[in-house]
Amino acid sequence: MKEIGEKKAVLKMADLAKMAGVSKSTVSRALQNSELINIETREMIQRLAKLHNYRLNTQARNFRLKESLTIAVLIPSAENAKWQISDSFFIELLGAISVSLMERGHDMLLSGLNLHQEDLSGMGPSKINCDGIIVIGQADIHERLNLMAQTYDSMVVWGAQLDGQRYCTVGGDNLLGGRLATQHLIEQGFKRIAIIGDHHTPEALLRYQGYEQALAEAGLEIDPALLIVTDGQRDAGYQATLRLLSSGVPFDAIFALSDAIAMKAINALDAHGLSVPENVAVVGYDDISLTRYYTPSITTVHQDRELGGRLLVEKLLNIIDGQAATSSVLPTNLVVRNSSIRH
Amino acid sequence: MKEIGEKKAVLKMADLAKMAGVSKSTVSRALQNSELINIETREMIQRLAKLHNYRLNTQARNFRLKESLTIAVLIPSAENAKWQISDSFFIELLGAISVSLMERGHDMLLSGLNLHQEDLSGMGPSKINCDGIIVIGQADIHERLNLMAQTYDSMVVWGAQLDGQRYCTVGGDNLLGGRLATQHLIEQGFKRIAIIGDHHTPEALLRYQGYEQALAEAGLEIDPALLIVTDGQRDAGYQATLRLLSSGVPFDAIFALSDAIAMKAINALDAHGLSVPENVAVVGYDDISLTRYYTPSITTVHQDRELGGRLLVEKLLNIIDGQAATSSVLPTNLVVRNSSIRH
DNA sequence: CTGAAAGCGCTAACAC
DNA sequence: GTGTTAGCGCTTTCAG
Repeated sequence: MKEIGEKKAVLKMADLAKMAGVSKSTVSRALQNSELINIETREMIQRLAKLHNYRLNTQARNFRLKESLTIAVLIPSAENAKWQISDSFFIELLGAISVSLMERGHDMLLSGLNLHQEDLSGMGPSKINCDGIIVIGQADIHERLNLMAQTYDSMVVWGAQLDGQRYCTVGGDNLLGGRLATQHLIEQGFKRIAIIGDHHTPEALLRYQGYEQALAEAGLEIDPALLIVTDGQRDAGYQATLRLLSSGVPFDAIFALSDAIAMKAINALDAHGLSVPENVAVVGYDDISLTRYYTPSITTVHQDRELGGRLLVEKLLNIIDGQAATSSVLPTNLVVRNSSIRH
Repeated sequence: MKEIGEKKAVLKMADLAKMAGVSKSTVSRALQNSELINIETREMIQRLAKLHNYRLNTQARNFRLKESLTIAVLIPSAENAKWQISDSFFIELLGAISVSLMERGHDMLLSGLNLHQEDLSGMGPSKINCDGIIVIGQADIHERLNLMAQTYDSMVVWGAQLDGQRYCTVGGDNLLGGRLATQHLIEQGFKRIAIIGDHHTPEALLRYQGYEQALAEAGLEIDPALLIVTDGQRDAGYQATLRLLSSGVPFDAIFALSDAIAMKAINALDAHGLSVPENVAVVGYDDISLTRYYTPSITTVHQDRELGGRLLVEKLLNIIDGQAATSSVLPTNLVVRNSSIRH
């Protein structure tokens, strides 16, 4: 292992100490700017270090201190796929996390740990050197996470707050989001609202329940034929929409459980000669940046990833620091754009 | 620092050795499945380790071995912005890198190191513990990278191959890509082809030069007014297109230097009542996955990120391994979709 | 204020 | 085959 910037530069603290005519400990303290060391000696050593381009071996330091200043981010990949990050929402959240982490002086390790395969029972995953982990999305591993939380607490999760949950989460108000989206469509006069997505994940399930609530409140029928479940494939949203179309079930609007699905749904409708919003209205979820620039621009439920990323990091560092942290539900609102408005 | 899965589980190799009635070295070897150790002792120890849920302290191991099995990925952020990854191409490339890295047993560290600020002269960045680094995009730091390469060789870069370059790159054939895109538009009968993007980065500059070549070959005029330079903002593509429109300069097609720009350009045109491809043809660059699902689907220059990611990782690990590695230019081709075809 | 010394948990000569 | 031993480079008591 070479530290970045090092070729065979082997300058270590002992060397520096020799050059400065002091001991290792003095150098160590001086480099930490410790008050213990005479200001002159301190500056002398610091200058010397800079001059000779000395760099602290962080690996040794971290080992000694038993800390790493790195946080691992794990993305529960769907079954077989690795890093199934086709969905920009996760990416944008990742970006926000990354920024917050940097601000707090931590690095971010994107680990290949597969949370499905890894044996979490009892002790949680191994292999990684980090101070804590952030899990993005509960996918279908809520139970495993709960198990893991029994023995490992330096963990926060992006997702829904669930009954009997033992880990700390940050996430949007998915039930509300589902209601807002559906209510909006109902207000626009749509009555046959199809819903496309995978309601097997906790977040999506809540969105679906919000949809049901809104329909029930409006006295509208909940037709199971209008629920189209996507798989984890790249073009799932497209295929699902095609299935909906070929099923012959009448519908006048689609509530897509993510913007990625919404875009592909619009595309599939287009391929069938149906235009949005003229023939079918569409509402998405997440408010990823592209929704604004899509044609038509997409009505969607906003999730604040900046805030989300910041909170995830804050809570995790607090936990690591020995403090308590409670789960947060972020404010959630609807952003109305063109895809759901009949002119 | 706690290892993932550990609470206060302090089981270390010495403990295991005591329990097994052997020495630390035997345990160490057994856990590495070394042939040196009697198969029975070996299995006994392995069973014991599993039973007591022992996990190797990787930090100590890595420290001892002077390796980290992690590769840092650095993304030269534009000037002030951090992790300015609005562009999905980089994300998709990141995904490909991540997968290759995992397959090779390495983790991926997304570092907050700012390559602009970091003093690369002489020694390169410090602070990170990794076996090597992958830089995604040369942005405007070619010179710094070159400097850095003098003293640090465990580095590969996604980008263009440049004169006098001392580091190893993997990237598409940007000159060809620019030509292909432009030639295609010319073949479709367009003559006033605007070009939108930031040609201050090496890759984009080559694409621009390809554009010039194609125009020259076709005997078409190169009008500077048709070159609209974007800044690093999120909506740069949108704003740039607006500027083009309000400039009054006549144009019948746009060559966008990235798909992200292309999408926003289409959106801006749309906002002005111009539709694509009927009124204006658009060609993008990168072939990000969404181009296929955009409305209209976008003609674009394909860059193979799977292959790119794989090669980056392969070359870097080779270099770390002491072998030589040469730069690669990936095959580059045009994917024709609807945004550039008049029906 | 500064130094000497111990030791983090592991691996790998080198012995036996 | 297995054990002994010596560190990796750093931080930090504990003594001066």
